Amino acid sequence: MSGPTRTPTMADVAAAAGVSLSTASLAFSGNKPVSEETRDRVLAAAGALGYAGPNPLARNLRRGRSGVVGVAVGRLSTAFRDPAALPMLDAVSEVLDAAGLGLLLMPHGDEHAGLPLDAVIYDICGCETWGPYDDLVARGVPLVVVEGPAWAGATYVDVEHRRGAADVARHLHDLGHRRVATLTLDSSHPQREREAGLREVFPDAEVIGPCDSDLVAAQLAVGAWWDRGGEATAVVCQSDVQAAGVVLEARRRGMDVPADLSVAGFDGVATPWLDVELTTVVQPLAEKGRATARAVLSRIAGEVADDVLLPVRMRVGGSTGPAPSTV
Amino acid sequence: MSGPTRTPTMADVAAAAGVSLSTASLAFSGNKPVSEETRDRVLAAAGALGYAGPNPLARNLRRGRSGVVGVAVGRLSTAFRDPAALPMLDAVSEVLDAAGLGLLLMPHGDEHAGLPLDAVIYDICGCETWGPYDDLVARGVPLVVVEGPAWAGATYVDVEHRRGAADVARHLHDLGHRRVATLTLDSSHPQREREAGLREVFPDAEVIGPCDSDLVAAQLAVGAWWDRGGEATAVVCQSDVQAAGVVLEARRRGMDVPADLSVAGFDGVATPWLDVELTTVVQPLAEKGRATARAVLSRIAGEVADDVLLPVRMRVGGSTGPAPSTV
DNA sequence: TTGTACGCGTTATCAA
DNA sequence: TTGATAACGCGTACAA
Repeated sequence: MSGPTRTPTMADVAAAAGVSLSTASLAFSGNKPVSEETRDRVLAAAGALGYAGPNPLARNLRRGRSGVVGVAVGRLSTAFRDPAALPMLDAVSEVLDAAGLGLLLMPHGDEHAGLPLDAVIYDICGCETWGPYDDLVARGVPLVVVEGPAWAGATYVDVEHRRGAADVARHLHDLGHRRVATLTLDSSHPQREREAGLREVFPDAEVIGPCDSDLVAAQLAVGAWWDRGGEATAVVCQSDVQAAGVVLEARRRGMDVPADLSVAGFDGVATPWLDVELTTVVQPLAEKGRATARAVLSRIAGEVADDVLLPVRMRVGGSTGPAPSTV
Repeated sequence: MSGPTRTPTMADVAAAAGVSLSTASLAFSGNKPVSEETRDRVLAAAGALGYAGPNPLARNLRRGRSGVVGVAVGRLSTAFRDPAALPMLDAVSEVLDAAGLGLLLMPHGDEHAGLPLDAVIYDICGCETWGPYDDLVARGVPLVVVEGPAWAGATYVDVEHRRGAADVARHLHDLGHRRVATLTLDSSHPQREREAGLREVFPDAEVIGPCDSDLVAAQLAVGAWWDRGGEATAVVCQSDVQAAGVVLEARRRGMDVPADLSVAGFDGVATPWLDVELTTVVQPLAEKGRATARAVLSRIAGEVADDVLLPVRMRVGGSTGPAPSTV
């Protein structure tokens, strides 16, 4: 019948409906009133031609927006393995979706140059330098940094790491602990803040060593430390996953938690496979996500967005108890 | 000094460099030869003006591509909680990144209309209907379905669910089990296939009930079943997470695994917090991701992509053993 | 090797 | 309420 049919454009629809291009556009966008009858004609023509609506690429060029927000995470498999990351990103996504924005993953290592992003969320603790940064600045793409390094021009969303860590430290001190060791993360803003909080109470706390927020990694790290003679009545961890690893390894070595060893975590995520509730610092993860998304929306709208500092709350569980009489 | 400076365009750069627009374009893209000296002049002018390179929005309109691939997952917090999802998406992302494509999350419920996507990956088992489907078809956006419903025009990536389930069933039968129950997922393609595999060997296997791939959900489901008198010498689960829940709940009730109860999982993911290695069906998760990404690239290139069926391998662990003499 | 001119498919401004 | 026309910023035949 017909020739090699190109995919129809709005101009085709307008022609078929016997209206002008601009009228057709208004019929679809509703940005200005169009008579009922005209709109029906346009939509009917669209249906007949199999027109699927305005081409997003062209619309984006006109609007100067892509509708996409990038989120820089580390390697996906490690970023999302952290149970604290999920409620946060979930909340980000929910707020952005409601605003019609999509969330694009930017795994570390790939520069993602050439993708039009309306804004970028940087949510990788532990990396103080980041390839795409200069390019984003040059392009004027708003940047929202979560618990990250202090970069010029970015909006910050942070958590009271230091206070949370200090609360835990005081809790342990109140329980009589004097010899406290800590499992750390790689150097990063949260790690530095938390260590500072810990040292407000235990200036000489021993560092067991850095390890990923990973159960097995924590087991290995604390196990190796004990093997080389490490001693403490309490171990302060930087995540609940780490803390779970320490609990399991302590038990494997015949220690009782919390009788022989107190263990504290961070985050306040669920560890249903552990039969003891961890003493931890509960972060408002969903609110962190919402605050981040709100900052993104403000920045995209061209407003100035205030930095955010979110409160934490210590939750005392069964993984900490009075210090044993002898070490 | 200068007025309200717009962000510079390539035309500004060309003018500043004293060359034509097309020459400037070539200097940036390198699609046709440009004399060394001219290119230097162009790049110098770009630097002087603070030009950050061709506008991706305009480039996309020209090319008819957005460089973005959508991936439909369920709610993020549940989709990524499944440890089997991560290695898969990680591999997808790796291959797509290498091709210069970004990955956009499409949580369920949001239609993401108006976002220009070059292709979409559908990776939600359990949903047989999906809002955006019609729109994607109308737009001619390639669709790659992972373990999902059979939709017209889509490319499929699937796993030998049925064979894996049958292998586990035969393994249990060989161990003498005759009374086998199964914890299921919500009705979905994988669930139906696996149940069929199970019933090849145990036609009368009792269904404990559907539950999410979640540790606590599995504990509750199997616990309730036992409470109402359920009996079996082996429980076949649809994920390792479910299986871990069954193991923990069995122990909580004083049963020994595998002496009193054999438990089998699916996926082949790590469960380091469990002190027994699960008998399970190992999926090639990374390969599933790569195959999916390859299918996406083929479809974007306009080629026909063959459907893919990935092999599985049963791994016998310590969670299954000979059936106890009496039930 | 460089320049000219047009088109990609919309939305927005302005007049009618 | 509708229509003509100009951007949006860039690629790319085609000509020089």
